[in-house]
Amino acid sequence: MAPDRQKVTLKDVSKAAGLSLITVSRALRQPETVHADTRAKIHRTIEELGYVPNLAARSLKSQRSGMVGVVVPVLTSSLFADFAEGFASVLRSHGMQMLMGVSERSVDHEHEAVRTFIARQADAIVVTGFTHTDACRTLLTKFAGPVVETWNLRPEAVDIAIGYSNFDAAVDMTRYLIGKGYRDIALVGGAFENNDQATDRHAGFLHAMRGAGLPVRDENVLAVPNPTTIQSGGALMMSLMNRPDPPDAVFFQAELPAQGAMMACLSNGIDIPGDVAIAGFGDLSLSALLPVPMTTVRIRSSEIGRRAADVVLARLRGEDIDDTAQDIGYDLMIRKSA
Amino acid sequence: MAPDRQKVTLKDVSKAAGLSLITVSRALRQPETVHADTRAKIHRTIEELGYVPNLAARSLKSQRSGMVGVVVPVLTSSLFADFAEGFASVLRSHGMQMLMGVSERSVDHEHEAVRTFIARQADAIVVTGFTHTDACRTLLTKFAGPVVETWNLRPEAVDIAIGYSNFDAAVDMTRYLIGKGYRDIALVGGAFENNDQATDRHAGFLHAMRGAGLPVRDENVLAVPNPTTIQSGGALMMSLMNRPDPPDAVFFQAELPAQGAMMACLSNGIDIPGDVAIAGFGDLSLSALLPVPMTTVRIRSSEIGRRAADVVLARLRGEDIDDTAQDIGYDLMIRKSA
DNA sequence: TCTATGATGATACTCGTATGTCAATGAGAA
DNA sequence: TTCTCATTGACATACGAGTATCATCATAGA
Repeated sequence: MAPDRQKVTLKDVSKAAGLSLITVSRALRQPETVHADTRAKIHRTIEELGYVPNLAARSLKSQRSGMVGVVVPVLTSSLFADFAEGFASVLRSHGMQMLMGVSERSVDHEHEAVRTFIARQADAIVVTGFTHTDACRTLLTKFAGPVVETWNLRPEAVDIAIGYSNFDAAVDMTRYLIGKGYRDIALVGGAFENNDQATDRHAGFLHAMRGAGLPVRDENVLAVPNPTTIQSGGALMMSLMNRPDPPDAVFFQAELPAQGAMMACLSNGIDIPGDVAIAGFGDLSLSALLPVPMTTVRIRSSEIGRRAADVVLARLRGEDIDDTAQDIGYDLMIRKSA
Repeated sequence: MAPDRQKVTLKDVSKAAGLSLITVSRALRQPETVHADTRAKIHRTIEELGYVPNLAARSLKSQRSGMVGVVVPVLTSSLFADFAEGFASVLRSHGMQMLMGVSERSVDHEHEAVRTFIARQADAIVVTGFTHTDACRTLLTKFAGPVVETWNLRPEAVDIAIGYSNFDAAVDMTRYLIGKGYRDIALVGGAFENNDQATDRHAGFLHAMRGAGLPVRDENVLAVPNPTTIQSGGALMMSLMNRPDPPDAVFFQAELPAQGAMMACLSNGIDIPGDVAIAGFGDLSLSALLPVPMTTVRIRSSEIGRRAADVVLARLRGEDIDDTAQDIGYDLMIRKSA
């Protein structure tokens, strides 16, 4: 069989079935108005011809695309991958698809992705974080469908916010460390620019330290470059520990560098939490299984994704959402490393 | 400013600019045929109105969507995430987008995703593996654009294959283990059904063992359920080691279970590679940093993605591809665990 | 025989972008 | 003055799915 590489349209189906275009259209849209035998014949023909409806044409006519755009900073973090998978699986169970954009933590890339979503007639838009270019914020504000900002909670939401308080999470962990008797605590964050989550965690840390009357040395607030990696955490940890006055605890705002730091300590005979305590943020599946299980903040990534999808679907059904800010929460996972 | 939630069309732009629709259209499509002043005015108006072109309409007319569909088994494996990111970044640099489908290793989900790609007028389709439902294979064969099957090499490719030989990789690693003196080698795979990669690795292992005249005990060929996790690997490893006659080496066909197995051994005082050797497959970034660095097969995930994108773009430009099967290769990473 | 009902068809139009074929205008060159 | 060319416009049409508005035909029941 020579593969026929032509697109098959509804019209082709109607011709092949010896029926009119409208009858075929009706058989698909209002099946009850078409005789069962005719319907069967039509479906047989569709099968034979391998007809696949053109959703571009459908969405042009119906003003609905069945797609939701989602921007994530990276795909190679299992947190965002879990988030995206949770989101996509709920969408799929409702016959909708996910358009994905990866911003690499650049607001310009995010803006570009949002523009594309709008151009492609996405029914809803989901972004990570609250930091956008002005133009992007304008696009989102003007956008006709639901807009969800995730992974944080902030008063300045465009439409709907679904996440957790990065500030509170950092405060809680810092207070736990203080309560454990640590005094000289270092903070290792991701880069702060264009990242409200990192900014809020940073602020939460400072708030808790000040509240306890503890000083924060400037040289104890550090950043690893994006994307955060295991390697960078290890290197930074060793440079910290090789100082004349190393901190007694290090609070990592990202999980991979925390894991790398622990590996580096283990390889270099530094005892955890004896010589120095380590706390992470994110709780990857490996963290609990490390030789010294990691004390960290668990983020309910998948639930953020699923909840965001639920809210989007509800809004698209026309339901009113009373909670335009939904707090998913987080868990302090107290283990051995701090 | 009350957000105007109407869609702005080209017509709206033409009215606002006091020009005809065709002139505006020409300004965007054949700019050189329109006076510079007029063009400037049009672009100003577009800016003011926040016009975003409707790509559904454009692709209906132009028969080109600017999207490529990609199916991955899971997103939460950094191998496939790297692959997807590599693919997407090349696409983006050429002004195209990626439509993503997650199959969860189900051929039916894959079929569904491919159908959707076709319905959405994807310009090309990329899938992982060579295992499809008959109907899906028919869809791919009939599809007008380029089709790329990745992550393996097989003679029965629909169109283009880009990957590496899973069979050869398994043979090489097995021969390495045999060469190191291991004789009673266990194989722990992912589930085999609908997974040509797992099947080929399995075959490669058996081939190498037979070639060396070594027996393979039935109870030494095991599978962890999908999705493969760190936890399942640890549990399975302990059940293996608690047997009266444990193997002297275990070859994991997936990296997470291998990592889990190593963690479990370390926690239970089993020496690696003294008591038992462990080899993995995939080489995640953590593998080299484990207390006992993992001997494993490195897969060039990101390169598979980028190369696939290059080939797709070349074909869409109308170039002929002479290599319809491109071998990206793999690396044996010999470290401490075996 | 008349009418109600069910099933199907013909025609025209929409959605937003894009193009092909003329036509009209004005400015500058021959 | 006449010709040419650059610029813009008018009109028709395409893309594929889908709807609105009649129209047509056959059959069953009154």
